[in-house]
Amino acid sequence: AGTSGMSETQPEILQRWESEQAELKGQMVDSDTEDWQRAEDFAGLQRIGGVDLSYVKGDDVNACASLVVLTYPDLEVVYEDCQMVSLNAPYVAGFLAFRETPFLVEAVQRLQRNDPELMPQVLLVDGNGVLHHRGFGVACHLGVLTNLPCIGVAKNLLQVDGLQNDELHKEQIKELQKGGDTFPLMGHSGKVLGVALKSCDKSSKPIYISTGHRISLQSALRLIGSCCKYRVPEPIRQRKLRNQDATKKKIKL
DNA sequence: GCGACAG
DNA sequence: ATCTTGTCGC
Repeated sequence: AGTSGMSETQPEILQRWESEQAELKGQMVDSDTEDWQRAEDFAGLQRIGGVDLSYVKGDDVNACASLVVLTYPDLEVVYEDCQMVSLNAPYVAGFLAFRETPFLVEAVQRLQRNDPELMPQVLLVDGNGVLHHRGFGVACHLGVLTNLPCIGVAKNLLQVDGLQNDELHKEQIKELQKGGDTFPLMGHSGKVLGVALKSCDKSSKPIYISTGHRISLQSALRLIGSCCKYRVPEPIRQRKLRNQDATKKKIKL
């Protein structure tokens, strides 16, 4: 037992993070909780948000946190917020939420203060939801903290519960014919953790969708499918474009 | 030593 | 995540 109350060792930090994830996981809801989620045409859905951080190569401290809100179904940007922040947690696979979530929550709170009428009814998050080592990725984490419906959208497969980016997986990808085609991601546990989605006709590489909070996988998939002009869903793509632009401008000052 | 590794 | 050049296609 160490006597150092000041500095935590790396294993101690990961252990603390794990227990925090377990605690928050108890509050996660992985099914539809809003009326619009059940409507065939998402009637009542008016605003979709996208959040993420943009990093600077060679800089472990500075990043830009951004939140973008688009109208639905027109997908026009009605709100954007970019804020430079100071990172205070490293990137560890499986613990992405501890690096990014604090700043994303702040962005949502800023919106609540300044333009509450623009609060999105669902949030798209870079990264995974329940498709995660302990079934609680960044999309679940942010969902519980903000109580907003959240969807995890990852561009790479997180190999968990027996899921692998192996030859079989690559074969399944090749069988995807056109935009909207999917195949389920079932782990060894037998549970469907998410779906691989060919998000547009042109992309050969799928995106990986999983439930974050207060939405079902079926609704999440339908929604993502309806806002993909390109491979990356429009709310996240717009967020990325604006975020990178802001990061470059601000880093030069 | 080798493979894995959301962002 | 981020860096880079050209190349191919519409």
